Amino acid sequence: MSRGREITDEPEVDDFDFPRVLNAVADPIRLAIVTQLAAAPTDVSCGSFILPVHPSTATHHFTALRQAGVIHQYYAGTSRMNVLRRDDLNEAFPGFLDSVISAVTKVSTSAR
Amino acid sequence: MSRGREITDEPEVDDFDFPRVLNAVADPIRLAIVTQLAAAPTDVSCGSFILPVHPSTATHHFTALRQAGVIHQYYAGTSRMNVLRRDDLNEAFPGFLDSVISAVTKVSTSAR
DNA sequence: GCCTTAGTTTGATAGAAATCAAAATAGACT
DNA sequence: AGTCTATTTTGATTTCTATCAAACTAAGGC
Repeated sequence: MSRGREITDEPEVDDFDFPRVLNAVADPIRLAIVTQLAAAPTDVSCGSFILPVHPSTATHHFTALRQAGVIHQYYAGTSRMNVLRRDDLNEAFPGFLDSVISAVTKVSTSAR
Repeated sequence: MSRGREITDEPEVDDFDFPRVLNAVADPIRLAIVTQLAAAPTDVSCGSFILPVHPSTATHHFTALRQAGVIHQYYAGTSRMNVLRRDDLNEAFPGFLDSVISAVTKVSTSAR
């Protein structure tokens, strides 16, 4: 019966909750996930992220991002792949994601 | 000597830290402060905000926003006035504040 | 000078969130 | 079938954060 590999807790665009999205992105680990995802040319597996936390902790952060609607996840074999929901976020909160990404990116770029 | 009424912990634009700003704005009470401040035609005293928390709790939230660089505060008699640092935020993180304000405002506007 | 108003400071408390470790699950490979 | 790899689940712990209450500070007005 239950295969347990379906992911069904991703909200639809109409149900996006801005405070929740804000909260999801505000955590440094999760912000790193978003940033690395935004910079990647392809979908990224959970294990491919460079994160300073235990895998089980990372899972919680991925869950927070997914349930807020920031990322989409799907299985590919034993790996769980991650995709930024750029279009959906832009539709719900125009300009927000872009400003966040550019704000984070700027730091490492302008050596000041 | 010490008058104790000077506010000296407001960061300069160059010292703005994006994760910190994000974190400051991510709290629902603080987001309400930012929203109400953005909508107000003039500077607003701490006591004029409509917040569901004790004044001493509000003080902590104002402090978090101020130290992150989101608001500027100054004394006017017994009142402490608040100002959104729109220009500074826009200089440091272009588009961020605007997208946040419009994202929050949209909710109450479009009755769906 | 005293009382009022506005807000802050200082504790103390409670609830939420992040963290890790260990065990469990599931597909891929041999 | 058995093993390896990738990730999740569960449980325990700890660290943060928000919160309120009470006492304190300072300016304004009488």
